[in-house]
Amino acid sequence: METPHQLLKERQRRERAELILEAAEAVFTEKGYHEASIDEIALRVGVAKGTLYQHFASKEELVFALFESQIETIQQVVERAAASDLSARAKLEAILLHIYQGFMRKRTQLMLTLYESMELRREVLKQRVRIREHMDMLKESIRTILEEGKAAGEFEMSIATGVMLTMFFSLLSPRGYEWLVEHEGLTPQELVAQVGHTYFQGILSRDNEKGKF
Amino acid sequence: METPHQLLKERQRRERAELILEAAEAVFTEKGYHEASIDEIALRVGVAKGTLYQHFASKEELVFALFESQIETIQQVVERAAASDLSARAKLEAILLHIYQGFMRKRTQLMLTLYESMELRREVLKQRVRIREHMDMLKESIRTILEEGKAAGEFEMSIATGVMLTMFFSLLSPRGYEWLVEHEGLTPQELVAQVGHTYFQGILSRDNEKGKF
Amino acid sequence: METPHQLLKERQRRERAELILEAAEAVFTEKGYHEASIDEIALRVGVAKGTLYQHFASKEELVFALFESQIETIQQVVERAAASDLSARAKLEAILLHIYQGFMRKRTQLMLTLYESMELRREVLKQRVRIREHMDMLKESIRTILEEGKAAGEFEMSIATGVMLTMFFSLLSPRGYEWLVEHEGLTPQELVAQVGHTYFQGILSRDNEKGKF
Amino acid sequence: METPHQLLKERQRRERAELILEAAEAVFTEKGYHEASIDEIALRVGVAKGTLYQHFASKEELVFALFESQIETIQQVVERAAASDLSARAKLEAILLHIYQGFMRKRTQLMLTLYESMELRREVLKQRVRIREHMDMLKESIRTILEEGKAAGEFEMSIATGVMLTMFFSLLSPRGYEWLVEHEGLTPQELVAQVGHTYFQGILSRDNEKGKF
DNA sequence: TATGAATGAGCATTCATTCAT
DNA sequence: AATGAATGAATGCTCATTCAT
Repeated sequence: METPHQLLKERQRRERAELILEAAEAVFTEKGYHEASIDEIALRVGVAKGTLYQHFASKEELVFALFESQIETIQQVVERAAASDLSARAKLEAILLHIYQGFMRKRTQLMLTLYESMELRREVLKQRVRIREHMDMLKESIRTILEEGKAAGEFEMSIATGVMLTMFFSLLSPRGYEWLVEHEGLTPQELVAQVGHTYFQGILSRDNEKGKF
Repeated sequence: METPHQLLKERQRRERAELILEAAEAVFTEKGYHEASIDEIALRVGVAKGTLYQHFASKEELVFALFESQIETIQQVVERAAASDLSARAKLEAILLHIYQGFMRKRTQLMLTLYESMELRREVLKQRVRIREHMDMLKESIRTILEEGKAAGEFEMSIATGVMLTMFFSLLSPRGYEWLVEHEGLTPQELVAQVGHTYFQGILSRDNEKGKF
Repeated sequence: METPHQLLKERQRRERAELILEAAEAVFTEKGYHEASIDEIALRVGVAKGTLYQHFASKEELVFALFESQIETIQQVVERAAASDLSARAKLEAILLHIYQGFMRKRTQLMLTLYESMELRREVLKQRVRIREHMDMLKESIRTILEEGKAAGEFEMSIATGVMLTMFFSLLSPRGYEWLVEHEGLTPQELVAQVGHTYFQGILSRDNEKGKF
Repeated sequence: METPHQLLKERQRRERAELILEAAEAVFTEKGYHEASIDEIALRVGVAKGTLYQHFASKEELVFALFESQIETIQQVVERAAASDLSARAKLEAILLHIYQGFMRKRTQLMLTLYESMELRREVLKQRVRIREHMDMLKESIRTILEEGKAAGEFEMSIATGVMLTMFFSLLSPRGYEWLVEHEGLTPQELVAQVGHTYFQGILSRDNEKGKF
């Protein structure tokens, strides 16, 4: 019946969920998964615990939602890069640059922390189909870029794509890079230049070795 | 007087402690820091909780002991490599190879997980002087290898040693490599060859670029 | 808005807290601080342990609450006596009478027991400002009565007020008096009369009153 | 057979027990009953826990032994006073003086603390026949002094001996007196003089001595 | 007889989740 | 829908006591 009213309700609902996620992200960032408490998250949003539970069925669910939104963001970045007509290397560098910049650096760091904490790992995550699908798609997108690079003679054929992929993901983890940016005064751009140099001068095929870098 | 008797006692004590550490390692590996319970560790060793507490004053202490032993092992590997007369690159590859092999891979993975969990990170770890010292020494050993490599014209001067160091540590974290070994059937040797290639073809100075690989 | 509803909630909350305090008082009386268990207190109130902790943050806090309520009660008695226009002696006797009567006797006994147990004594109590203030005020009120008594020529100047005060407090502790009431069939009134006589005039018979002391 | 050898053994045994009691007393004094640990007591004596348990069957037993020895000491003081040909008042003052002096003050304080702590109270103590007998004898000795004082016209007949007795015991508890000695610089002698005056003659000034009571 | 490692019941406290209002 | 009081399972840790050596 009251479609407009229902729409309003629905929008409010989503906004509420969004607020909760933001607070959750903040608290998880500050405290980590186990030290974070539902009480504090609810307190920060300014709603009662019960309300929070009407949006997210459990503490874990909160993390999953955070994961999903984060992965979606990264995926957009990756897809935009993949769709561009840059070289494979330039695509990957564009992705790196995005991840290393301020806001994303924090969020990526958080995801890693959460991933390590929770029983998320192993069993749990496997059963979250949506998240697995997202992650698989992400992996595939990058794998595709890498293989296109190989096909184009840009990357070294003798290195397994799996190795390239894994190493690229390890570059995405801003674990130590965080520290480099803060303590050695490197800008994200310089960081990407140097990290990228290390990664790409390595995987470039020999034909490209004396290349433009 | 009773030295032989005391020695026996002391040895038994150490063996017991070792058993506890092994069980703790297993449980922490399976469950992570927070989900692991002292009860289960004790159960698995086959001793009462009180006994466990006579060897390790707290759950945290258990982790510290695990850390220390692990770091000491790695440090030995690193020092042996550093003391050899190999090239800087060969030294680092030797280290990588050690870490990627079976047992160490598991343990290294565990350390990372524990490190992420626990309030270990921030304050706590800072006060564990022994562990900090070990970690600092470890870092310095590798930094030295890297700088010797630079001085010898082996590595690219224009990449900050800090970046090289951070990237090398990220190579040590067998996060995804685990998966490569298990699912893509790579041997550790192949893995090191390919990962190493990626890392070193990057940091090799241009003079060495067409090198022997 | 919903003030009446909130008020109801608030009243229920206080009633619950009151019930918990009563149960705690009973259990502490029967078992003493250390032997009393939170489990038993909760069981007796008929609530879950968690509920109890929502009202009192710790076992100690329970004791503090008990202390405070008891001290407040005594303080009211003391202030009422101090404000009267009775003689100093009559004021003190009025206080004694209150303390020796049934309910207060039990409670005072409990407070002493709790005070002796717990690390309450040393450091802990010092930091409970509210309780210290109450205790100091109590002491001052009685000291004032004693000094007014001295000034009015009612009490012996040559006895330090501190000694008088300490002895008066030792009279308040119904340690042995409990027993006298129960086993020798003295009424509180008779007890106060005799204790008061001892305190105020000494146990010397009147014939000896001007005696050799 | 080896009587001299057995005697030696026996003497050593007693000395050992004495050392343990001394350590126990020290630890209980510092920490109170519950905070004191058998481990620490054994550590201080320099024997193993097992040895300690060969002398005293339990922590409680340790307290009972301490109690007994303390009561015996007091009883000797009381009996010596009772046997003297002093006036009843002088006998009681002699007892007070003993208790208030240094060493005894500490020990008496300890006994009170232990008495309050333990489940000693109520049931437990009732079943320790030896201790009860000692305490009853002690009580009787003082009761006898008080009644002799009454019979000799020294003390007021109208005050129940039970009240006198209880008040006298409350004087023995050096609870607050401790504080007076330490913070108001009273010597034990002055303290006894003033407390005794209060007990024996009341705090009424001499002008009021024949007063309205 | 002395030892001290092992024991394990006991306990305070936390916190995600539920549900009556 | 929102609330937040109630819940209670879970867990790290202590310490008096025992007992094999």
